[in-house]
Amino acid sequence: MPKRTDLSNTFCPLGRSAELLGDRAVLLILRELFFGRRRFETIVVTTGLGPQLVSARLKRLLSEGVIERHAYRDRPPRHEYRLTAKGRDLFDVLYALRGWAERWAYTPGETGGGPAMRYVHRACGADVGTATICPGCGEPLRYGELKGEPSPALRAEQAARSGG
Amino acid sequence: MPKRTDLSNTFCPLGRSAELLGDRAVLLILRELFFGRRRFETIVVTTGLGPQLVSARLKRLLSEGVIERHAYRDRPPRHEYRLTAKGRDLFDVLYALRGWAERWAYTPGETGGGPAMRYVHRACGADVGTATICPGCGEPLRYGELKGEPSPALRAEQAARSGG
DNA sequence: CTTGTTACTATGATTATCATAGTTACTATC
DNA sequence: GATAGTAACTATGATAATCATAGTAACAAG
Repeated sequence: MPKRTDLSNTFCPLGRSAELLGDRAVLLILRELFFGRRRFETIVVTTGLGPQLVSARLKRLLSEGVIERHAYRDRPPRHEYRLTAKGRDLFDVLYALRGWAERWAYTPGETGGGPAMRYVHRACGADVGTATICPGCGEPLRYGELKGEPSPALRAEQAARSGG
Repeated sequence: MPKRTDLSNTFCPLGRSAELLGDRAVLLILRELFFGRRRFETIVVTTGLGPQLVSARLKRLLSEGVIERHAYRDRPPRHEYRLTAKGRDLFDVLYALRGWAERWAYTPGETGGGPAMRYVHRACGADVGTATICPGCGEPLRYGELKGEPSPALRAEQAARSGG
């Protein structure tokens, strides 16, 4: 393609977000990082993306300050990728994307009644559904305060991806 | 490219969302629709995308049931695009993207102190900042209950785009 | 000294996106 | 009634991004 118009210098906040987050690979990589999967190979396998794409997107995320490289072994040099504060603040975005899909992207019965991914508020134990405020205690939900549990179908899919 | 892996049939809700919303053009088009700009040419001009891309993305959004075509004149046949309930429910996603950018995507002083886009809760008149619960009255914020006001810089940019 | 692990980069085919121009079907103005 | 304008697209050719597959580099373990 010709050089596509760069929207990162627009004054519109959504335009700026779209430039980074309007990308399938970026969203998938962020999902893995939020789940605590920090290593290159793990991300390649769990997302199903090619190593070249993952490499390119990690570089972009690094340059945007959303993630940072952290050495976990010196010889041979190995590092993992962690979300920065700026990255962790994307939780609301990912949570909203997940909530919308839970409400609209499944055919009735496809998930066996419940959500594809169940979230429980650690503080009070309530199933939060797709709410942004805990239906149990009324507190706003933040990253780290939720415990995610994949449905059996999702768990099976994840296992298949890791194994094959 | 080779046929990229389709993730819409994954059981992961974020994977399903990413397939549709992990796309810069889709996000930009949705922004315009949320602002009430419903016509093809308007969307082409305000997003800065080419007509072919806009056409392709509108078709995808139609087939996903996120928008619908509505005739507003018969001779010659003219139609506009409107968000469906499924589309309007994406408000949380767009609002989260906007909030993140407001907090992280501007250099200090770039917006002249305030946000690039100011939102006011119609019900109580409070400036909501980037909150999901109104800081004035404590109510959760929903689409239609907010009044958006672009900053002077953003307003100038929008005018330049429409004019040139 | 062969196999395994981790984190990549290189290659070539294929497809998406871009800018620009053209099309269709009318309405409004001169 | 001929010309210009508007709205909503489609067609064309160049360029860039993405994919699957394979290969590299640096070490550890057996």
